Amino acid sequence: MAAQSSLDIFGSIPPKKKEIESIEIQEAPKHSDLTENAVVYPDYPQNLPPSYLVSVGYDGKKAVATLKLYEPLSQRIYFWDDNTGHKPYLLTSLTPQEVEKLSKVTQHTGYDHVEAVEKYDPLLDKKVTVTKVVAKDPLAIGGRQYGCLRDIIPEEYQVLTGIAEPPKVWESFIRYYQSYIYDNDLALGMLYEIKDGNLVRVRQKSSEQTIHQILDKFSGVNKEFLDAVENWARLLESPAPEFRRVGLDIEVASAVATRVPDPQKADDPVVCVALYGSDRRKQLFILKREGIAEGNKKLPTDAEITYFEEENVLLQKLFEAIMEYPFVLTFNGDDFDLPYLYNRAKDHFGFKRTEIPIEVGRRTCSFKHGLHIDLYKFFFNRSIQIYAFGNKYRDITLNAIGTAILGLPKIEFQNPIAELSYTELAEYNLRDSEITLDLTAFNDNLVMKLILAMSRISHMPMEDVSRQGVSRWIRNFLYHEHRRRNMLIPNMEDILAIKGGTTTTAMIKGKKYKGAIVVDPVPGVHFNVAVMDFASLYPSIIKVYNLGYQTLLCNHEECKSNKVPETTHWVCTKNKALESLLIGSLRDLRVKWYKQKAKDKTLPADLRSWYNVIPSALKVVLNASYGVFGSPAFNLYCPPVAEATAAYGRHVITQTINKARSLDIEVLYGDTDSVFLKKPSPEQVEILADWSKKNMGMELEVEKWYRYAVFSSRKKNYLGILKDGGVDVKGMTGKKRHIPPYIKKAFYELEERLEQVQTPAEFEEAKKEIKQIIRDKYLRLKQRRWGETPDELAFHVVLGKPLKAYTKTTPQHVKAARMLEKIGTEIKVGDLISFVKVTKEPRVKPVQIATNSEIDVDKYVAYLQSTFDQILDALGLDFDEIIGLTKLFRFM
DNA sequence: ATCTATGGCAAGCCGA
DNA sequence: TCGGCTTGCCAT
Repeated sequence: MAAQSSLDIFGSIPPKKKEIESIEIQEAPKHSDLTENAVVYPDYPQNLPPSYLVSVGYDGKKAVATLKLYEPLSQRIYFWDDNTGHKPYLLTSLTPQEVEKLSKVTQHTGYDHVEAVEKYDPLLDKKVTVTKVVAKDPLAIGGRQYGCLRDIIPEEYQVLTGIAEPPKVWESFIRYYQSYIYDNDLALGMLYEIKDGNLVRVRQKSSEQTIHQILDKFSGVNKEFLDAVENWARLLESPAPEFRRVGLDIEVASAVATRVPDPQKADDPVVCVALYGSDRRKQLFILKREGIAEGNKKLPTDAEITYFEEENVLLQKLFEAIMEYPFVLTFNGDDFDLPYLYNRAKDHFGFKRTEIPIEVGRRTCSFKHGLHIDLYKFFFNRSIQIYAFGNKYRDITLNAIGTAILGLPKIEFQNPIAELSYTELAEYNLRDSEITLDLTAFNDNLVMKLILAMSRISHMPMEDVSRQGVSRWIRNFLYHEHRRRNMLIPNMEDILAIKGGTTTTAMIKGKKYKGAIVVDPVPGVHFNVAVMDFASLYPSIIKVYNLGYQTLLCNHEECKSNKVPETTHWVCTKNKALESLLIGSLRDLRVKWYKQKAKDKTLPADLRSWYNVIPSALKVVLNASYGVFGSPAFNLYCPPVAEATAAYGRHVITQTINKARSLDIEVLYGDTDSVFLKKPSPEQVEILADWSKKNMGMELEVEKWYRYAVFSSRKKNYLGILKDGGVDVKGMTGKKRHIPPYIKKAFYELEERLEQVQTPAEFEEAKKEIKQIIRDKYLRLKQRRWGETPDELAFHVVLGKPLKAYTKTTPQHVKAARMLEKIGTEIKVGDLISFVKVTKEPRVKPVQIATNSEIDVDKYVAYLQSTFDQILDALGLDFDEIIGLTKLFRFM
């Protein structure tokens, strides 16, 4: 929770310069050369050496669950179909006899049979007998097209009996392949063998040894917790394979330059396709067209370039080439490249479904032969954005992410695609496919490993993990554990009916409950500051205080006295909550093992790289593990759990602050999980940490020492100079992304100067120079010397909603966006709007069409002032005085 | 087209 | 003119 360096997963990224020489042109193949049916059918081996289970799906034709296994030596995907006869089902509170009386159920084409099963109901804390209604295929359970059993059962029962209260139906919204994974306790991303047609889990000797070492660190904890740690450790200690894969990108020449090609219609030709392999093989498929010039762009000598006279041949050859790769990467392939290729091949060239390796779903596209990972969805994920990549990229575009992470921008050109020369188009196309591949390859294949690790944690196929958010990940491992323990998975409304709402009042209007405490800072400059924080505060609280939907407001009288501070909630003292167990053990594993391992420089390179990935993956999951309980999008939504977590958080930090004060330590500031202590002695720090562990079971540690810290009276707004150099700047306007570069740079100069200061005595000299910096920036503004164009003065604000949705107010960036729209620019949600402040109404203008003479200089001076005031207050300086002096000088 | 939470600041809009 | 509200960005 504390702002640890979220960039720790970035190593140095080697710059890529390509050898550029001549083009090799192969002869265009003829359509008659191709075989009738180019798609090679997958293998279903009876025996298979250890292979990674990467995907589980459902084959509608065969009506079985079907698995994809990646064999790391041949680097191929093999298939295995279920041979256990597992079938889809739902659970209901009706008895088997009652269900059998429902004719619409028993006569449903998908109905198979009913059976009574015993389950543990975690909400009632008792064993219950429920009825399992088994179906022949998943559509019978929850299909939309015809009536499905989960709807029919309650409807028909009510019609038949006239009873107002409908019978309960459980677990009917779980996707079938997920249910299959749970019931067979499958470990996605782990090694399996096929032996005589059967699927067998492989245990690796090497990781078993490490697991022993890990468990040694957990002496004294109870068996249940130790088992949970061991399960996680086994999943996370298994090494990652090399993923053979290819980046795919297509170019379509639209007849009308400004029109975005429609993947449903696929009316325009596919004129170029690039494949960029993890083996660095580069393939270009180019369509010959009338009147297109060769152009003079130099392509890499090792690029394999093929020109095609006929588009259908191009598509067929492309499909064959794609099938060589078990993993295919795209950027927005779900919504564009793959449906486009599919519809183009099918509707315009009469390909049969069996001749196209692509399967188009409602929201996603997949491959028959392997896996499709759409990186747009992965990088769109907010948690990935923030916790794995430290907010390094902001727009979710190939260009923005490629530039931010790889330093590899897209190639720019002026003309529409239809008018580019062959080589221009090919160069552009190839670069896109290269960026796509490299987004998964940089830093020793970090992204592939991250997806693999998340797949193991969540028990989800890699394809799903890359597309879905944290709430799905967390839901899935909790569901999995429910099934493993034969627990009934509750419906959300059942949880809410029993656990009700929240009892605290949020500070912010419209929020559901009260959150964290932020301590008022002590303004000024403070030397020698220790920042202590709780490692993973909220996950620790969930662990230590046994929080979960089962344990909050449980149905035992004797637990009611175990109150959560500041609330009327109580927590169970008899049973352990699953969330507490799973999140708690994962948290401990991160803190006690992976944090150290990430720092260990003696490990071999491949292991170090893996030990870099795992803490990032855990960070993403743990950071989200509290928030999901307060989100209705989470299937185990339980506001009291979120509320209790926050309440214990306030309790823990308040106690800590009180204890620090009783030890005569001045507390300068604190936010949620941290306390900033003025000049504490090493002994004081140790006493506080020991006290925390002993009295609250919470691990409090010194996270960093500041040589000095600067606070104004603002919360979430400070600057700290680290003992060993380096500056933390938090929340200051001068660092915010929307602020003009001119002001940002000025702020950066100030920051650099402050970093030099070692002692209080050195401050005086620094202050003089800071005044000089400010004077200089001020004068340059007044004298309009910021550059040839107003670019340096542009604000950059993201459009949070469609333009039409701004009805209550019209913020400045919206005004600018509307001006852009008027001159023919397409404006969408998420676009970054750049504008400057001008003197004439409406006071703003898009930077693209603004000139220097229009700039409202005084507005910028005011900005400069408010930005610097956040620091100057604490330094005892005054902006007006600083520039007032200047005025005097100029006057003289 | 999809979604972990609450707390806090700055700026600007807009109606009383 | 003032103060509440909207918006975006950030801290944790």
